[in-house]
Amino acid sequence: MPDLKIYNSLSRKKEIFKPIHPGFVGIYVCGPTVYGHAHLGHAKSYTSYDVIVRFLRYLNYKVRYVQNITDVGHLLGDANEGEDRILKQARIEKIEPMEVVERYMRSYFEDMDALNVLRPDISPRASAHIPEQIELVQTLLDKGYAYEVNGTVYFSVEKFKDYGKLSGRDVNELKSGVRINVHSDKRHPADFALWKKAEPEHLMQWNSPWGKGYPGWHAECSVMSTKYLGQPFDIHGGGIENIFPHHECEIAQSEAATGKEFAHYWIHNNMITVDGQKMGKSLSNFITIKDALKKYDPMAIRFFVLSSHYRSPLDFSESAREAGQKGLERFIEGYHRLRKASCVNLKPNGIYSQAINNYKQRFEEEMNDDFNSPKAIAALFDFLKETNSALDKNEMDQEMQSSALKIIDETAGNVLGLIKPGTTDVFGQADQKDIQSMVNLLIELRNKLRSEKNFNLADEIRKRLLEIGFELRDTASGTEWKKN
RNA sequence: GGCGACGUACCCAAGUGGCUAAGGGAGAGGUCUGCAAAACCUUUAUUCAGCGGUUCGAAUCCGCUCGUCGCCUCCA
Repeated sequence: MPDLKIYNSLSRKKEIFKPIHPGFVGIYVCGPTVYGHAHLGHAKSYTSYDVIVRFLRYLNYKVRYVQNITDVGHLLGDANEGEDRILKQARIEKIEPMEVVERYMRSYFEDMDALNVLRPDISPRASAHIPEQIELVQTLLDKGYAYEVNGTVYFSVEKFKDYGKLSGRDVNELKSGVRINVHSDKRHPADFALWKKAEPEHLMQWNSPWGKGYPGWHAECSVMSTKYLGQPFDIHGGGIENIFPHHECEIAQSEAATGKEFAHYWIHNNMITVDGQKMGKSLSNFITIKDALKKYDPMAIRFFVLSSHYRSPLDFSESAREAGQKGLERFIEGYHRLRKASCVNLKPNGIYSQAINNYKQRFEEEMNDDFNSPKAIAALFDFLKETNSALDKNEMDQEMQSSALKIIDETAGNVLGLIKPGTTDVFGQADQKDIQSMVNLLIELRNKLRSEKNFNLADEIRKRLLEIGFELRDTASGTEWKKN
């Protein structure tokens, strides 16, 4: 099998992946701040990393996947005067901050489960790692990379020579950046808070050597990644919009504190736009996953996301989404056809055996090339065509059938996650509403027969329905039914 | 203003130096079929925003122009 290549944001090119410990991969991905329901952007991001982790496992790596839950420290608006977003939500909902966190964390996992996104191995919470964060801040102070002003500790970007290496920014140029407000306490405008002094009314605060306060924006990721994965670790992932300042600051803190490299490979996924506009929490154009799931099949959302590359932006529009839905249905239909086919009385053809191998090889090549899911899906569809064709011509024997099923389960199922475990046949699914309309339809047809005096068939319908548990009663006001 | 990405058929979307420019959706024609559906076959970009340049050879590299978007403030 060819080598796995990953586009590394640090070097800005594809690199051959070499794990630090052969056979093992440690991956950390920036998780959500849980103060609201997850939206389609989260769906793209975490579906992408889900497939990355699934593929690493397909390659037989033993993967430890850590994704944090941010439940403290992120501020709205200006870094120094902004309000903690979780506190703000707590005030709006009139509940405890930790209730906000619980509520939306559960909501997040619920949505991810629906999208068939596997849970991370560890979901550490920022608020549960305050001592470690304090320790990091203290180390940086001791080593001279940080300074304290009135209960708040800042990281000095000028002390860390590599600051800007990920985002391609220059510390001196940042100084004159028009949108950075110079705050009087900071020695350099790009300096960022490691620890923030809390006002007495601030609901989330902890004791520290610098008084009561709470950790800065970036500390949690530095601390929790290295706590569970060591330093350096293999892969750090996150949204492209976090390259600066978040990831830049993570690198600065961690590398300054230990003198060691932080993470080998940086993976950044691109964003979802809605009708060409970025979908953001601060903009009010975002579509929550819960809303989307009311209208769309979760697997179709997943398929839609995977039909573009993780590093490409993806525009969500009704027509694009619908095309994805149709494409997924085509795949699922073909998959079930293969599963149900009875491959007997046949004239097997070796060409199809070859097609199975070709597909497996192509799938692996495409995924090895920086997790190219669109190309992997293209290979899947080509294979599907060959499968349908072989079934049409009755050229598939049971051995081919079972190996074809196995490879589809491993690739489209286990890696792309397009076959939800326990998926029932597409032709057998119905919910309560569907059953109701179906019984009503039978009643309507039966009444038509009655009006045509075709009582034999009308009675048979009533009898057969009763046998499967639906009792009909003809009343003056029409036919009623109940489920026995 | 600084940094960066992108512009490929009717729509979505791969391809980033060289075999016929993937795949999905939509459209058209056909096979099959009582009728549908599904499936299969054929078909829809001599051309990759535009203009120059490098090269034996470019959608792919370089320059400029136009357009779209992201980051520089929390954001997946």
